[in-house]
Amino acid sequence: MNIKEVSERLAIPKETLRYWENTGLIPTVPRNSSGYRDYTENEIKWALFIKAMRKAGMSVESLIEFVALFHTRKNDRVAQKALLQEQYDALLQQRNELDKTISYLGYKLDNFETHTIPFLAEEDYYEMRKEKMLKQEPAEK
Amino acid sequence: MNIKEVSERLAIPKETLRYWENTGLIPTVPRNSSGYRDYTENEIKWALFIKAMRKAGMSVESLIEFVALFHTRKNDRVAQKALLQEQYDALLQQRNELDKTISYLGYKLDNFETHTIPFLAEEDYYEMRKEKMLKQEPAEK
DNA sequence: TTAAACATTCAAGTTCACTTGAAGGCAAAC
DNA sequence: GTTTGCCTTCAAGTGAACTTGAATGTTTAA
Repeated sequence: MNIKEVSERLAIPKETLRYWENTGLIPTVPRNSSGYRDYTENEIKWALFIKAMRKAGMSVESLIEFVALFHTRKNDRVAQKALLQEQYDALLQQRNELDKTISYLGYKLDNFETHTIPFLAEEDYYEMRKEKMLKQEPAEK
Repeated sequence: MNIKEVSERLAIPKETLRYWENTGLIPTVPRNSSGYRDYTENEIKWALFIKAMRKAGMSVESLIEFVALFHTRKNDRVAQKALLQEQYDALLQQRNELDKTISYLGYKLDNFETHTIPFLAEEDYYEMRKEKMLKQEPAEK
């Protein structure tokens, strides 16, 4: 599959696909007789994965590290799974942070009428946390 | 309170506090007789709020807009609340996206042993979505 | 009273993650 | 057979969000 098709199917700019390949986020894509990229399922899968992780806020740098390590562990499925688990845990951590902010804003919203300007007090933040005490749901898989 | 204390209490670099003030993320901080910043509760609250929203992924640009609009609505609590609600909804939307990726990776992790390399297939993504069909929880406040 | 440790502004520099431009080769269409 | 549109590499440019540097002023401690 050439770069245009891949770009359209995955909704990733061609330029970004090339950039990701150059920086090691995606394995080197095989070229056809005229030197054009000819994507296989493998590279497409990686592109999809990278897209998802980037959208979730993972930095390019840490993804490069992950991909490199993952490839050096080609014959160690256990190690690979551990690496994947690490990424997963990082996402859960991020959701925890996000949930805290959501609760914070939700609290301010619920009590908006009864509050005086200015609407955001440091005390409110602690007050909110006392009330809902970080209902740390273990984040279903 | 001077900039050093605020910086330490909120864990925000002094330079960033000045930058946020210059770009309109934080109201202009009053100065003492020698021109030094003397923070009041108001600016500290805003800094806390901005910190939380930045951490949640809100862009500086959209926060500048929000802050400006919020201030022009000083006497319209209803409009202010609506603005706040907008920010809240954006956070919920972000959590939805994050949850999708978490489910995606969680699925890959659960089925890791039974999968052949490479581990991420486009089909898997759809398969996963069929299975758990976007359990669109309305995100409790 | 002078050095250290703060503060100020404003401009310039840095980092990240792309994005664009230049120069050129290949391929299908007229 | 040449124009049109796609592809290639590599270097340079961009935008966002800070971060650092330079020049200068003020407060505190020795």
